[in-house]
Amino acid sequence: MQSCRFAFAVHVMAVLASEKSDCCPSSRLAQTVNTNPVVIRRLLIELQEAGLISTFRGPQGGAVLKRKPEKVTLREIHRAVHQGNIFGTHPHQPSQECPVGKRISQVMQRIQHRANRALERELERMTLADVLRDLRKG
Amino acid sequence: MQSCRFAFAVHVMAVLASEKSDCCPSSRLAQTVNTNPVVIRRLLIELQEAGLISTFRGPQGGAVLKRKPEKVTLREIHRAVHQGNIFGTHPHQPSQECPVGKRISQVMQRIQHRANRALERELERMTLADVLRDLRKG
DNA sequence: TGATTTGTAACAGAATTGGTTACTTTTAGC
DNA sequence: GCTAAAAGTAACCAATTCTGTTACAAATCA
Repeated sequence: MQSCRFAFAVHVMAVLASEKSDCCPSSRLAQTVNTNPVVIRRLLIELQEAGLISTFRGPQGGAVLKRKPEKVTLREIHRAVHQGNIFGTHPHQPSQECPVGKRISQVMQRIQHRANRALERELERMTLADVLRDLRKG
Repeated sequence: MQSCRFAFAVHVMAVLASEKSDCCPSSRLAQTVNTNPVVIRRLLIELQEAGLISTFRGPQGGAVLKRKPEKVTLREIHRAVHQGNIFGTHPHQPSQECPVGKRISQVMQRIQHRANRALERELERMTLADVLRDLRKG
């Protein structure tokens, strides 16, 4: 992967967490992330679908956290903006003649699963509150 | 990420491990992986630089494992074909005016580091010999 | 009603990726 | 030495993905 969406998402969530209770419009979030408001709004939709934030239209609209920072893990943020698998799979079916080719996909799937689990386990150990603390500590 | 290079690499290493002692040309590896020999040769160069295989030119040439399968971890294979980071970073520098923007990159780097470590720790627990065993078991 | 904000579609430009062709270099065996 | 086989390598293509951008519709508050 080489997508900055997770970095953007953590950034946005951290801003929302530090600006308690007030709605924050995509324009302001875009400014601190240094990107376009539409990029932020696309991200907000995913965070919303994951149940992490709410958004409101109209004047004084914007985004707010739905949960306290201590209750939001980085795993949830990651899952909101990334789909499952870390590694890619064979783009074409391997040779079914070769004993390795015949079974490699199954085996890779197990490896994939273990790797995903390990990553998620680690991300689950960090919350948005931890991020806020680290931001303050420098 | 969405690259199949790790899957290709594990596949290739598994074939080399099962065809003990004989050189395996890129054309044969390409057949079982179902891709082009040049794609395989590019991969072989990376595996070679990582010290996992040797290659030989000329007739009867090809690739061979340099180590026994029990001594090759999936972490080594992964590192051979992937560079470090799981997540991408902010493409443009975040706003230095915003307290979050000013420090988020540092914090993200720590998160990145922990995630990388967790992944590598898990991949280190699996060897090429384990892959061979799983391939036989089905 | 008007201003503000999200939602959304469409598209552009860049980067990455796997694949392909073609050529050079090395090497084993006759 | 010649020939065939193989890796190494450069150049390019097509597809995909990603961020960024413009533009507009839909909702909502004052």
